[in-house]
Amino acid sequence: MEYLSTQPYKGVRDFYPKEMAVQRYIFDGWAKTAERFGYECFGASIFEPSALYKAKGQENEEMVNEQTYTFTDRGDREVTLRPELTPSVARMVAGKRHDLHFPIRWYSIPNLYRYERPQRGRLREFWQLNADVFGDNTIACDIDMLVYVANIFKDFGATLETFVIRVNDRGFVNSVFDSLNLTDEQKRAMFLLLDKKNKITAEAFDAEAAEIIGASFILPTPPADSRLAQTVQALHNLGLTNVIIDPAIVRGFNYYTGLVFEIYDTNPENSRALGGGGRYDNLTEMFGGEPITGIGFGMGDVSMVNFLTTHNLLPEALNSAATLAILPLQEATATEVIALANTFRTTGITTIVDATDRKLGKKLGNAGDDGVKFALILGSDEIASGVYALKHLASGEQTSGTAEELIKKILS
RNA sequence: GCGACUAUGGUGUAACGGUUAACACACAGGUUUGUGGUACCUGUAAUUCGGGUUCGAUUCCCGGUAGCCGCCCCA
Repeated sequence: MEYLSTQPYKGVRDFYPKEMAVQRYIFDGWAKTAERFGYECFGASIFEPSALYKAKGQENEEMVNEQTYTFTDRGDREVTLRPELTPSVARMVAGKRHDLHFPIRWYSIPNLYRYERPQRGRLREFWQLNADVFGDNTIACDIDMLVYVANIFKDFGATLETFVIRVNDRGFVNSVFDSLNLTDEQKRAMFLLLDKKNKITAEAFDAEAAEIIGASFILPTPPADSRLAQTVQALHNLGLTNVIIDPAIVRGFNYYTGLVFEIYDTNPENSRALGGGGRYDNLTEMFGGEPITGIGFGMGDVSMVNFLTTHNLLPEALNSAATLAILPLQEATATEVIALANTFRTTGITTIVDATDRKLGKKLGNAGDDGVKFALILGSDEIASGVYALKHLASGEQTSGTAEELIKKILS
């Protein structure tokens, strides 16, 4: 017969315990910082009606058709595996708008699906930290969001030299375009051009800009009393000197209307943005009702792993190995073995049993290699006397005592 | 969707248009059936798939697939 491949599906990852430990470390870190800043955890299904993503015009429709996993279910419903969380959040907030006390702060760590060509920092299934504040459009809220973002990195041990937060104000850029009397078409082209400004030469930028607006283009610096300048000043006052204004940050042409920002690794090896977000006027527009303002942010797990690895910020001892391995000899009955294991487990000590008939030496070796701290060899002598030998696998030192004495030793 | 590069045991590598595809690590077993991570022995296990050229292809050519990188896009 023809055997199946052990490869995972294109663009997705298997998480063996070793990788899972890394992922959990990152998710735990994300959750801790979010909750310290007052964000509440929420969740939603990966299934959404395709209409949720197509709602806003032609471009979105094309995006859904070309870059999402979309199918028709048995009830003839068109379903899309969520490519982002924001529409789901907006749906949830709009659905409970009269039950919620604004401003609300929510976070989630969803898995998202995009039908794209995999490359560094981008896969077909990935996880993303999402954090939003709804119903608060103050400058303090903007500043707090960026302080929060910076603290996510600081909490992983990153210094301000390792990452930079580039900020801009789409409202400001829009007002500049308005003062030039640009058409919507020209604005869109200019936003696209700004978005790739950092990737092309200044000459190429000038040439393309001139082609779009029919005149040379100079983007003015936001005045000192502008909201953006004040935001950056406040962040500098708060010690976040790695926040800089960058006219090229526009986040595509989407729902953002005010502050927009992206986080970048200062190491050029990771050129893709680590995350980004911005302020929107009315995310719940498509659901009707009063506008709800807010600010949101997202960052992916793939680029986060790259960042932490590049800057050597992943703890070495990230393993989920048990603390104690009980290695019974053949004369020990299953009941005796498991009863003893449970004695240790009830005190919170992670305990495994290796009752296979492989050689004792192998079992000790494997336990040590796997990072298990202690081994207890269980034979008839021990069962009869109630006194056990406990081996510390890293040092090879062996002590003996009753279960109670050994529990104390392990826990100390 | 477009382009570059790559594809040999589980992993990392080697080799050749021609006999049985080599080595290391890992894994399993043994030397040692109650004490490991050293040593020695043994074992499992590979040329991505399809087509072409050829007496003969793992090697050369074309295509698929996959990986990786870049472009597009990145909601």
